[in-house]
Amino acid sequence: MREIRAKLNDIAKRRGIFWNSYDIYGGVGGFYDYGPVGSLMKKNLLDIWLEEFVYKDGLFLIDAPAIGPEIVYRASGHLEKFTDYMVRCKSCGHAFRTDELIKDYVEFPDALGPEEIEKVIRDHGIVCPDCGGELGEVEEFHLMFSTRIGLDKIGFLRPETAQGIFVNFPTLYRINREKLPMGVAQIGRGYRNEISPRQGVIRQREFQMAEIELFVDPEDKFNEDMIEDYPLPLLTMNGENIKISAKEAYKSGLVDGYILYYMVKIMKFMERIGVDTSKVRFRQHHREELAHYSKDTWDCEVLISRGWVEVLGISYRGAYDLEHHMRYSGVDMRAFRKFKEPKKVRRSRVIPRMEILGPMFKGNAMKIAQQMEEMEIEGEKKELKIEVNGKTYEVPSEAYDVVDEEVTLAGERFIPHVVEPSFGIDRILYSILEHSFYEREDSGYKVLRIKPEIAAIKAGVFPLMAKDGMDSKAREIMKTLRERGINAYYDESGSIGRRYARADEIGVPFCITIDYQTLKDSTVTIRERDSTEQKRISITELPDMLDSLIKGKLEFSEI
RNA sequence: GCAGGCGUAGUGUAGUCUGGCAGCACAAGGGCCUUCCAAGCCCUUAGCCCGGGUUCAAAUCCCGGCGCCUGCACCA
Repeated sequence: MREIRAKLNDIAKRRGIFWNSYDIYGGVGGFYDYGPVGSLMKKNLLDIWLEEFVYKDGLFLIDAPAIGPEIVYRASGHLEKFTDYMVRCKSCGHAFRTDELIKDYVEFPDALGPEEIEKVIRDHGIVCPDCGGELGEVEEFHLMFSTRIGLDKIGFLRPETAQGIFVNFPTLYRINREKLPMGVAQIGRGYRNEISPRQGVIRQREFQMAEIELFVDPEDKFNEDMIEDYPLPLLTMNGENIKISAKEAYKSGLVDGYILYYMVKIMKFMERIGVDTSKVRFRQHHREELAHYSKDTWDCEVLISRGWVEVLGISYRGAYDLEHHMRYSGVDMRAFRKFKEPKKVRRSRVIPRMEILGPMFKGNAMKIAQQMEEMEIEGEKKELKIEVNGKTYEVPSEAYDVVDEEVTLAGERFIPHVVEPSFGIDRILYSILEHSFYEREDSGYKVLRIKPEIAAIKAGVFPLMAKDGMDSKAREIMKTLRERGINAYYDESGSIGRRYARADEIGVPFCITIDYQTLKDSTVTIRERDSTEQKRISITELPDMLDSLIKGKLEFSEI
């Protein structure tokens, strides 16, 4: 199994798919460059992603910055959850997460700062669980890269692109003319300062993401017709491996409707881009491994040489993110849901008496009054506790009146729920590479059997020999193809077989060869990568035919 | 981050123990030959991970760093 990785890495570096970054300085772990071939493959993959997930479903696409101010990641919960406190044993050197060490002594280990944690360790005489040695100082470890915005503002590099969408919800909701469901996609890089990223392109510190946030009204009934009948390989929370049709999975309530909708789309996407769908499954997260924002998550895993690897996740994030941004920013992140019939409601409304509040709270009076107006008072008037900017103010009962009134409500406000399919593009591309790699049985030559749509270069144009005008004819044909928008290249070096082999290694699906017959009757041979079969066609029909072959509208066997 | 192993042309490796001109194969570039799947012949390019130390002399020994692999821990 490691062999395929070694062979692939060899081709990747030699032929320009990817390699470890900053090579001349010894390389830096967790960072990879895509070369001339790999970049085009990734670009083609992202184009198909856009087509399948954005254009076909009419989603929005946005492009937000990678750097965000501290408050955004405080609100999202990443700052807290992505920071671990660790201690290292002074004698054996093993590292431990402090929350694990102190959880038996403290009720909320996550709530403590480094000094408090150290105190707990000292007070309870906690020692190294492995060797009993003395523990060192508490160290903080951030999984987020931090930087500086301007002179002294702290900024973080996004660990996911999602927050760039959430913070824009009110604007996007308006642009969508206040309708749900609303899907917003974003393609961008995410950054995580992994402690030891040692799985090649599978675990990078800077990686390509493509994410969708689907905002839905949790009270809307899911439209069952959206789910196509498609067999899905599921690995449930209980460890059960089942093959179940999407419709059945919906009826049994095993998986949320929207998540199922995406599962089916993802299976078809995998098929189109050339991931072996017999090596794909959806694995449900256990409750304890759910991310801090998620209620239910299904990972899409692909079987490669390293075992089952998560290439994307579909999370049910509920109202978590919008709720938090609403609380931290004070901006209303809610959507409006109209009642079928307007409702008449009796309610008691608070009317603040500004002449009392004004002198009492000065500049904060307006904000306090605003909050009071949203409160429901039942029974006796009493002192109110109002929180503004993190401070609590006590408002005496004489500072407001309560009026009973009957109002007609057209609808209500609510925080939309979010379903998030989040794609790790690098991992998907790597899966494609592993699944399409093979060695020819007779010769042992290496071939990347990647889909023509994904292939970086679509056609090689070779003169049988670089003489007698075959070379200039070949250059001419290459130029025609390039002008037609087909990425072609010319190669005259070495024997024809060698050139085919070079093309096979980077997955060039079609090779055009110009021979002596071409000079007589203007026909060329076209060779298909996987079968190595050749057919003879006229130069005039070549560009159209190649275009159809690449787009999958024409099979090579049909020529 | 810890422990162990490893790091030599683009790639794969020999040489390291026992310090003394860095070698081989493939790939790549040029030429000859060649009428369709890495053929052959000639030529060429190109390397000791980085830094320090020991030594007359370091790829080789020592120290530090970086990177890769395996395990632990961490992570999805």
